[in-house]
Amino acid sequence: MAKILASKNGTKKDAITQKAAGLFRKKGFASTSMRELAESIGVEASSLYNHIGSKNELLQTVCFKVANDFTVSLDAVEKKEVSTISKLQEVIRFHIEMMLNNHNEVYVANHEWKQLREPFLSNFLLQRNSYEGRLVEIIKTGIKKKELKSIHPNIAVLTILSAVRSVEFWQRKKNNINSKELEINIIDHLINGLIK
Amino acid sequence: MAKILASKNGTKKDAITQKAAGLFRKKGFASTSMRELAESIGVEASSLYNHIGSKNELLQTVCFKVANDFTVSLDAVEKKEVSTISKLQEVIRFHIEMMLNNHNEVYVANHEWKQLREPFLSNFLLQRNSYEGRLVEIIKTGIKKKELKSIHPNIAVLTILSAVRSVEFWQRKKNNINSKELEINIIDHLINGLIK
DNA sequence: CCTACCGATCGGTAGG
DNA sequence: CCTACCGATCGGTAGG
Repeated sequence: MAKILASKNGTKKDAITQKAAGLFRKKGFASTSMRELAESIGVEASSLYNHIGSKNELLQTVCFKVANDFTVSLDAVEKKEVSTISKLQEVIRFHIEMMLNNHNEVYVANHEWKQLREPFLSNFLLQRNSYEGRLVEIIKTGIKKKELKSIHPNIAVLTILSAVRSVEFWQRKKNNINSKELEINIIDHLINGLIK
Repeated sequence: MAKILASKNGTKKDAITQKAAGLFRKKGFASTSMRELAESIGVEASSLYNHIGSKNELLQTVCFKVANDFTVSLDAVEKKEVSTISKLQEVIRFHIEMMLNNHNEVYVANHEWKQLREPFLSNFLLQRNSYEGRLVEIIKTGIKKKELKSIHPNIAVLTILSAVRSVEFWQRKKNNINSKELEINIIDHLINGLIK
């Protein structure tokens, strides 16, 4: 009866995926039923299958879209001939903006990737490990050039990647997040610390 | 047939809860069935209900045990008459050690609390907000005393609480984590930054 | 502790 | 896009 509204510039599949990301974030992938998803769109559950292959495919679409965005962004950062600090600032800024602009999708990629089926699960972890490894290299270079002090590169990368997720908490809180202030504070904290 | 082995110093309920925490972490709460949990213990699913009330109750037990541990620890920190930096170091250290020593439980409390039923869900969030608020106060005091530079206290707290979760990633990686090295690096990063 | 079982709900398909 | 439906699995209970 009610047709699925294609989101502007998108297919019906895109519209379904977007709704799915919102529900997966709010309730978790396993706790979201296809009937709920259908209802939130205004059709019967069986109608969804004219546009998508399976529930798990929706999760795959979300997770790999996010992973790809981060990879593309890091490609660009690596090519720039700027200081290590600048590169790290840019990486952190990109993470923060991704979380603010694609809240549902990034959250789902961060929290629900475990529900991916093989071979997608392995593929996703491979991409993530690669991303982390490239950040480790940036930090190692920075240490060699004396731009950074001598810290443990792997620990620093995981600390940064975790810290940046604090943005998740701001969506649930104060309505009006000043994203510039968030960025400045987090970047300054992670690079300069809390003293002086 | 096979009796549930009571863990040393614990009831059968404790043994079940511990197994549940491991499965909830590995697969997620919603994706773990009571039949799986029973099988991992070596009994039939129905036998579990002689020791526990419901699946959700297992989650409640895990989440509130963790929340309580953090609250008790913060109580002690607040009472100490030491510098703000020392207090923050102690808080960070406690988080890291909790994640290393009670990996499954802390992970579940961090990732699966959304599956809590009311009124437990509201209660859990209340406790978490209170914990965060008390950390904010510590930081505000530190700024007032010029022990910390003038940063946004709420952002700093969420950054610290998120950063500390990087420890999660170390369980899945290198087998032998040197916990002291982890602690020193993360604390130094969050307090002194990456430079000099 | 087990066997036997219940009602509900799940993802997905057939067929139009 | 819908109706009608399937087999599987779920959390949990009855009764011993």
